[in-house]
Amino acid sequence: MAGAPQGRRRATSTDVARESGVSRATVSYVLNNTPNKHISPATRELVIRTARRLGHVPNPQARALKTGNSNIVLCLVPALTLGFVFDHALDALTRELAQRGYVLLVHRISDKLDSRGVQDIWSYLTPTLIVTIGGLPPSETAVLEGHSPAPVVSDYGIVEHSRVGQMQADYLIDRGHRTLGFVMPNDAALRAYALDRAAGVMQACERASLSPPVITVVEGSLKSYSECLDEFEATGVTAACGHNDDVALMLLEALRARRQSAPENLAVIGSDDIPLAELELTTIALDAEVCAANITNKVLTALGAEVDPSIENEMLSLIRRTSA
Amino acid sequence: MAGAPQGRRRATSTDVARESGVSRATVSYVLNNTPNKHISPATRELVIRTARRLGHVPNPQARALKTGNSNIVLCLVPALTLGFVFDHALDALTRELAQRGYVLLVHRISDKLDSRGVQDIWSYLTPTLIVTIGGLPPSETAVLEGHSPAPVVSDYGIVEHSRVGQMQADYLIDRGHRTLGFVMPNDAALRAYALDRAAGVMQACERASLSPPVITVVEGSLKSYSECLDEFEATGVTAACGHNDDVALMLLEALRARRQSAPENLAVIGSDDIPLAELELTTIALDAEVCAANITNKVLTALGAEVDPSIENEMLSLIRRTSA
DNA sequence: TTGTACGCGTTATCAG
DNA sequence: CTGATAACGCGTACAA
Repeated sequence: MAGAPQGRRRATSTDVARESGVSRATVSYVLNNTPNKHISPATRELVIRTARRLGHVPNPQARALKTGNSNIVLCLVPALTLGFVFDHALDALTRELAQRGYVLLVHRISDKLDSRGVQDIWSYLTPTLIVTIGGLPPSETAVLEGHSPAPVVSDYGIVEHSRVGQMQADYLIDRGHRTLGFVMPNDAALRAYALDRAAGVMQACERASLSPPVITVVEGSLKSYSECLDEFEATGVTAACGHNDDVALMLLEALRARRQSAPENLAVIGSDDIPLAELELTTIALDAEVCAANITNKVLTALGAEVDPSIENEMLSLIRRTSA
Repeated sequence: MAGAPQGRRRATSTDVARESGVSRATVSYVLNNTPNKHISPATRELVIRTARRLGHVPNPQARALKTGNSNIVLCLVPALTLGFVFDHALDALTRELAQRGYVLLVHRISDKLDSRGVQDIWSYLTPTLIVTIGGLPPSETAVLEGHSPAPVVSDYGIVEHSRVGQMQADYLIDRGHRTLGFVMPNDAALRAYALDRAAGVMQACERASLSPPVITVVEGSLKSYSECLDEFEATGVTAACGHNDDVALMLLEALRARRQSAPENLAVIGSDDIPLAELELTTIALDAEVCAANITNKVLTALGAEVDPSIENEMLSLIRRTSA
């Protein structure tokens, strides 16, 4: 039963000053440990005690107004749920930033007309840094690049999505397949990545002098996947790359539904190595730790913070199971 | 190639005033359409044009400092990924709030020691309202209830988790099962819900005069699920409730791995009705729309906004498929 | 250690 | 009726 504790008035630095019998300046110096300002241990102690007693927390907007820095890192995403790899990365980012005095706030931004778009954010918030994850709609990105009041960092390039597609395709080609398919989910939040991965598959096919892959878009329903299988059958596709493991698993389910199986009727390969993939899905594992470290480093660097340079940079690896 | 547009100086209302040859007050009156302040159409037009020309966006912290309202709704979550039902709810919330002049910001809060806890937020942000989703760690909740500077709304009670458990169990009992199991993931972010659902299963068993369910905690690996199956076998469990569909599906995989199947060797029921469940998993569907509408209404009410009263309140339904 | 100006937008009061 | 002056909210930092 979460009660409804109404907004109690916050104790201001003026309150602390009055209660301690000192000036506001002194309070500020003490609480910020301002260097070159020698305050007597006695008053220092007194101020700290009263501040604690009153539960004083400096008003963030007053501070930001004066210093010009909100210590807020705003993360813009196309969907709140981007899969466990990014989830992990955002966790790490939240922690690392907290250790350095920043707070990570996530805001969902969409193409929908009823959301007023990126620029609107600036009338609510003045972030120190903006980081975009998952790729924004092109229109929003343009606005961001042109008019952002804060530096912008994106996850673009951290995961080489096209190489994911290449690895998937290379493996399948290596196993003797000559006509590949690529299945991408009809999800706006994943479109940017999906296109990169599809491009990777295409390149691999080209390099192997094969005809381009059959690319299909599926909805979340089994029916949609079944139609996808129909198309693959009609076009002679013998091996399919799923944009991610979820897609690949649904494909396996659809196969099973028509009493077929992988890899006999269709070889299937996914990407991400989610837990459900463990049993049979061949996939390209994405090392969540490494991915997280890379994003974190990029953000910290942009903030001018010290960074741990020992980053592993290989985060992709093939995991062979039975589905392909 | 997201460039790194460095923070350009924002045009202030003073800039607009100077450029227009009027006072800051006038600028404010015009831009806010302040009632009872009659400004000549000429200057009004002039001010608006210069503001637009300079790209003026009022400094949010200055405004918040003065008005005491940031128009920020802060959503505290135990994990960024809470499943597609909550994801949908947060989407809806983001939209509805945007329409009413608020912005929804999500912040992850954890039990980990290296995050400094909820109270820390208040030194970065002064939200108008705080909404907690997914259940916070008890320690954090206590702090929140005791010292929150803003009203707090939680999703507690929106989804009757214990009833989910009850519905799962009732169905299985109705199908003749006498010894039930409950499988919960070892995920801090889901613990609160999982315990509620387990309690529901327990109650159902009690009402049917059955012995209490065997409750197991699993990790993400197939091995862990396999151990869970061992325990069920040892204790005579014939039907298992998964905390959610992911868990239930992993259980099905684990069964399959030992060449067994549901419901013959073990009846399995899940909850949420995610896409992958469509093929065979019997489950308790959670209506995402209804769930979203309920949360949204609760938040809007707390903000004193008008609310659409026509809310469906039944959001749970049994979906029978082959696994149980 | 303290007085005080400043950052920026809002708003009550006041003059033309 | 139109618009300006000035104080305020709160923390920071320079001059004294």
